[in-house]
Amino acid sequence: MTVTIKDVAKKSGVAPSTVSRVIADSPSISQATKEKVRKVMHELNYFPNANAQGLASSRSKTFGLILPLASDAFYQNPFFPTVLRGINFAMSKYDYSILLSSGQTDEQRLNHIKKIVHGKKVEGLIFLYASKNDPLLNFALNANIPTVVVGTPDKVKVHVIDNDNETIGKQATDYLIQEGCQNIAYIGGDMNQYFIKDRLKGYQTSLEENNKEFKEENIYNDFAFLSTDGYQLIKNEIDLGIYDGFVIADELVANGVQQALLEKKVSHIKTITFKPFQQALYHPIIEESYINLHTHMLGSRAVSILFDSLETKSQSEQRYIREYVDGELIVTP
Amino acid sequence: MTVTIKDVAKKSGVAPSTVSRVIADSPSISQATKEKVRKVMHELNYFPNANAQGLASSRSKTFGLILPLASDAFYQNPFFPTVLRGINFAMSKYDYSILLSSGQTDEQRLNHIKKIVHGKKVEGLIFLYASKNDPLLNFALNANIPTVVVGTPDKVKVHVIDNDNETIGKQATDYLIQEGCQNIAYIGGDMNQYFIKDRLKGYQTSLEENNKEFKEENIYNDFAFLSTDGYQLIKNEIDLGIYDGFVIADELVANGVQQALLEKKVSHIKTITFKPFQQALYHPIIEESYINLHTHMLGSRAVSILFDSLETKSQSEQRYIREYVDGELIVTP
DNA sequence: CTGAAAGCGCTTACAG
DNA sequence: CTGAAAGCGCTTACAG
Repeated sequence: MTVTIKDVAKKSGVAPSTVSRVIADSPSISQATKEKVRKVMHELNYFPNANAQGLASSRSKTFGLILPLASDAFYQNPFFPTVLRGINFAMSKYDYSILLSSGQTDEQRLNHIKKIVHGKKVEGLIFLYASKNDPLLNFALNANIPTVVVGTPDKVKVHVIDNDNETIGKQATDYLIQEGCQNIAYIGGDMNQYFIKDRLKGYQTSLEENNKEFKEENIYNDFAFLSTDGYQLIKNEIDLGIYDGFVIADELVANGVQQALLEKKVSHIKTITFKPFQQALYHPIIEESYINLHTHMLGSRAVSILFDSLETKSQSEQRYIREYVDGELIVTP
Repeated sequence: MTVTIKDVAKKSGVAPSTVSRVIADSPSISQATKEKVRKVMHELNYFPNANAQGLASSRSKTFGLILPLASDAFYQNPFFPTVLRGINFAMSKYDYSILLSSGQTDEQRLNHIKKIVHGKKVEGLIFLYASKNDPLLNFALNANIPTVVVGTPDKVKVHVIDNDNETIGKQATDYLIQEGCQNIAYIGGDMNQYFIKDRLKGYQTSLEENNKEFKEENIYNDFAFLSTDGYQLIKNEIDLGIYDGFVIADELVANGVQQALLEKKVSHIKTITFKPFQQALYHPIIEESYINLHTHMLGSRAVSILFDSLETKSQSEQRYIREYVDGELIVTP
C-alpha cells in the first residue's frame, strides 16, 4: 500500500541503495541517475519513511523546543511567538522539524524531555527561557545533547544566544538619565528569570557611572509578567512623587504601568521598556522610547548555532558559543 | 553504547518480545514479570527508541500542529498561546508529542506537511485556524489522516472544535441592544478567517430579531488582526457620531479601538469583544463586558477528539465530530 | 503467560 | 558511479 524505496528502485531499474543515495543527494551518484530516480519518486508520490531513516541513520532530523512551564505567567509573553517566527524562518532553509516539549508539571516536563532525547526523537534542543536551577537544562547538559539556550543561564557548558541584557539595561537607564531623569526606579518581575537580573545589573552600572545612588528600595520585583501586575504596582504600591523615570524590564508589565500612569494622570515620569520587535502587538498607550530586542533574530540564530554544533559535534574539542544580539534604542519624539 | 531492548531482556532473563510487551503494558504479561523488567529498565536507564517503535508499529505517537502562515498578522494573536496551553494540558494525559508545522510560504508549508504525513512522522493533525481555500487542509483531507480543525472550515469531512461563532456574535450584539444601543457597528478584520464571517452572521441575526436594520455600511472589515488597525480605524475612518455600540470580533483590534476612543474622549459608544480567557493578557483599557471564549478548552478538546478518531479510525463507518464550546458573557459593572 | 522469528523501510560500510 | 547485504531497535502474529 505505502510506496517504499524498493518500489522506486524497481521502477527506476536501480538498487534500493542507489535510491537512498539519491534521497540524500549524494555526490557519488550521476546526474542522469538522480534525474531518472527523482522522476519515479515523483510519479509514485514517494516520501521516505522518517522512522526508518531515523532508525537506520540515528538522525531524526528534529529539534526539541523547550518552553517554560505553561502555568507560568511568562508563557503568555509575546516574546514566544516572536522567537518562534525566527526559528521557523531559519528552519525553512533546512529539512528539519520542531518537536514541542510538554507537561503540566516540572516532573512531567522532565519525563517528556528524557523520553524524546533518549528515545532519539530529537537531535538537539532549543531552550526558550533561562531560569534558576532548571532541572530540564541540567538534564540536557548531562545527556550531552547539542543544546542552545535563548537566554543566559547560569551554566557555562551550553550554547547561548541572547540580548546582552546587562548592556541594554544600561542603555535604557542611560537614555532616561540623558533625558534628565534624576530618580529612576527599576521595575522587574520574576527574579528567577535571568534576564530580569541582568537588566538590573545594567541599570545599576548606569547609575554608578552617572554618579547616582543605587538603592534597593528603588527596585520593584517579585511579581508575575502580567500587565495587571504592572498596573496594580502603580495603583497601589509605588510612591510616584519621588520618581521621574522607570526602567521596566518587560513589555507586558510596562503596558500595565503606562495604563495606570495614564489613569492617574501622572505625566512627570518617563518610562522605557524592551520590546520583541519594532511593530508592537498592542498599540502603545503612551508613545515612549523603547529598546527593540530583535527577538526574531534570537530565534533564527539559535537554529543556526544548533546546526553548527551538530556538525562539529564529532570533533574532539567541544566549544561553546555565546552570542549576543544588540538592542536598538528607538526614540519616539 | 545505547542500551536496547536486548540488554534489558538479557539482564531480566526474558525475551525481547516480553520486554516489548512490558513497555506497552500488555495485559498478557504477569505482574511479576512486569515488575522485574521495569526494575531492570530503570537500572539500565533504558528508553525505547522512538524511531524503531514507529517503524515497527507504524505509529509515531506524534501529532502535527498546523499554524497559520507566520507572516500573517493573525499569528501574533494571544489566541495561539492559549490553545497551545489547552493542547499541552490534554496531551499530558497521553504519551504523545507535538510536531510543529513550518515554512515561510504556503508552498513550503505544504511541502513540510506532506513530508511529515507521508513520512509517518505524525499520526494526526491539529489545525489551529480555518481559512478560505486552505491548501494544507485540502491536502489533509485527501491524505485521509485523522484531522481536527480548531475553527469552522468550509469542509464537512473533518472533525471540528470551535466556539459557536454565530451564537456568540448574536450573544454579544443582543447584549449591546439590551444595554440600550440603537446603532451598532460590526468591526471585523480579515474575512478570509471564517470566525469573522460567522460572528458577523450572529450580529445580523440579532439585529433582525430585534427589528433593527442591518446595513452593509455598518460593517468594517478588510484589515489585519492588529491593535494598530483598530486604532487607525477609529482615528481616521469611522464617523463616530452615528454609532453607540461596537461589536468587535477580535480582542487585539478591540484594544486599539478602545485606545483610540479613550484618546478621542468618546464615551457614548459601548464596545464588546471576545477574549480567549478570563484574565486578559493586557490590562483592559476600558472596563467593558466581553465574551469569554474558553479558548484553552478548544485546545484540550481538539486533542481528545483526535485520540477518539484514532481509535475509531479502523472502523468501517467514519463519522465526523462537530463540537462547540460555549462563550460566556462576562458583565463588568 | 512467554518466546523465536520475521519484518518494518531505510542507511552505510564494503566491494567492485 | 552502483549494488548486495547487514543492521538499526523495535513489534507482532504465530506457536506453545
